[in-house]
Amino acid sequence: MNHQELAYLADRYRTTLRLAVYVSRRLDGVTGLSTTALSILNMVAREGLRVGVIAENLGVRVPSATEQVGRLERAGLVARGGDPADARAVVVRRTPAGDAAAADANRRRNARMVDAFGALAPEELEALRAALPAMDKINERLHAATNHKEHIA
Amino acid sequence: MNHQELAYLADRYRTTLRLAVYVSRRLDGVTGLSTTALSILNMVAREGLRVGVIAENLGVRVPSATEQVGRLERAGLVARGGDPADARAVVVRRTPAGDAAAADANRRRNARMVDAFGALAPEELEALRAALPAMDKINERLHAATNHKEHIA
DNA sequence: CCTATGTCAGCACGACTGATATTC
DNA sequence: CGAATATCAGTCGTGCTGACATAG
Repeated sequence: MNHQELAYLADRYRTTLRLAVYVSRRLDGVTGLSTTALSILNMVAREGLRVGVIAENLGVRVPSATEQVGRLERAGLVARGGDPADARAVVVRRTPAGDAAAADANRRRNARMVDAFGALAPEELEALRAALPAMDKINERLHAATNHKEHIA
Repeated sequence: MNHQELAYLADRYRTTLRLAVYVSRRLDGVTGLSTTALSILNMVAREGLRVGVIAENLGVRVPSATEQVGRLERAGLVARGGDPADARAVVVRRTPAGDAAAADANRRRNARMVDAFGALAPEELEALRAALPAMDKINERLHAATNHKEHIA
């Protein structure tokens, strides 16, 4: 693929992603949980994660993660705990209510998505599945490239 | 693909999209234009579009589009004009400065994306290209399914 | 008179930076 | 004492609903 084709593909992909963002936002309305909140619930299964790790996984700064965790805590879906090995750390764990809420939200959102898959031919579904590893790599690469701007500048 | 495989694919795809959202946000920092602002600039080439159409294309409500247009207008990148055929309508057109800003932002963002493509093997790039039509169909389908909730309820 | 279009006002959410405890 | 972890305070961007003026 030459450079011009790559640039075209970049443009096409950007456009598609933008629309997907809005669609993703619409999915939020289906459940009471935002995409971000559900992501946190999904990553902090019972074993628990530190706030900093949550922020890193989400791709946001630590204070943003703190606020999300606070919101989930107020809703009774997670609990904050200390790390015996490091008193600075805060470990976030899911409560039983959080387990239930996460399972329900995942089920509903997946159902919506599966319904949307109904618009696709079998080979299109296969194409989608085949593209996921590439998309993940792009996500990683762009995340790494832009995450530490201030450290460079 | 059976139902279980579809549900798994739905989950995988949702996760990938969520990460892409954060990546997209990071791209905003590269230029002075947000993804939304650039989308508007790209769709209102010289001929001009009505605010309602912009909202529809973006997948947002009209007041949200109004605000974005106002912001772009204050920045001197678009101009509001009237429609001779319908005095209620407001037609948004790009200014020469808007042309330049859009071209620059597109160039920068595409360059970033092409750089990220460097992480991919040729067959992965091909897989990405092959999946775009499917993703577009999913976007349309989910948009249609969730856009008019209130009219049904 | 009713509908359509756009704007305004007010609200909510979620990100960010900068400043601060607290602990390693 | 300097670095790391999390939180708090304040700000900004961007979406939404509801109310409104104006025009078809």
